[in-house]
Amino acid sequence: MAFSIVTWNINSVRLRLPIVLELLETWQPDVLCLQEIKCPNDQFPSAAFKKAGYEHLAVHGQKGYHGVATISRSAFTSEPEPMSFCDSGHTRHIATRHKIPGVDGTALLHNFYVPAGGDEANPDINPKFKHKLEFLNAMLEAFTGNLAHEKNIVVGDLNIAPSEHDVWSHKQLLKVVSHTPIEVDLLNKLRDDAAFTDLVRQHFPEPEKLFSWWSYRSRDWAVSDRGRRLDHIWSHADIAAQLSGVDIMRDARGWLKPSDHVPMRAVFG
DNA sequence: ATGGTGGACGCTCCA
Repeated sequence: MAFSIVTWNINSVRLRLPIVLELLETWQPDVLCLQEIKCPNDQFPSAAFKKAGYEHLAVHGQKGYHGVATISRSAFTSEPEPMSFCDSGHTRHIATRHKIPGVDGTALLHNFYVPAGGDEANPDINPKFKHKLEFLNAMLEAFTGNLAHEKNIVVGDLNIAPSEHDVWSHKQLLKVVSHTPIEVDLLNKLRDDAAFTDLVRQHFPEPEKLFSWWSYRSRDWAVSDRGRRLDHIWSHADIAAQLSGVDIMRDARGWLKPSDHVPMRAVFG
């Protein structure tokens, strides 16, 4: 009895509702985690998701920017949990609790939209990059502190491509925010200190190139293939032991009116 | 070295 979780930065859930419903039809995941829904809670298209069989919704949105939502076919095993990660009022996180077949107890599923960080990789002159580092440090503190006893799953747009095999050109992106050593080191420290397994790399080991995002600002994304792996699925070891598959839906980048990110799923059991 | 595109919002910000 498999259980699957999908994560997708949708870049406006209202504009792209048709392709989200298409994805649900194709993959029929148990849980879908969306980032950049770009709408307040009361404008989230809840009715369409309920009609599609996803009756349990945890929406944390705001007007115009950011926003995350986790939707599920089965009930959460407790109320969705709001937490603050130094996000200065931004809606960048929601946690929901789930029973996963084969895993003792419950899993706490964290849906994240980490700040992109602006253009300049210097926290002294760029407040957006400073915010990104503070957000990651708050995640480090939480997952090595009060959340350390939980069976955590972290999914979402972490806005960092950590490995040289997670970008089209390591050398050309070393000074580009998303792949600079300061943020990569911090993300790797978070993963290691909090004992997370990178499930996507567990399934597709290095040195295979993996991308989940391609910029809108290129003539032909598929030909130039200048992608980055900005989206991630991590978990506690007990949950990683149940992983049976990972898929990255690269084709979705070529759909009509696509998001610049593609959906990614982990299957357990 | 530069600028390229896209979404929300409302005379501009963010990615």
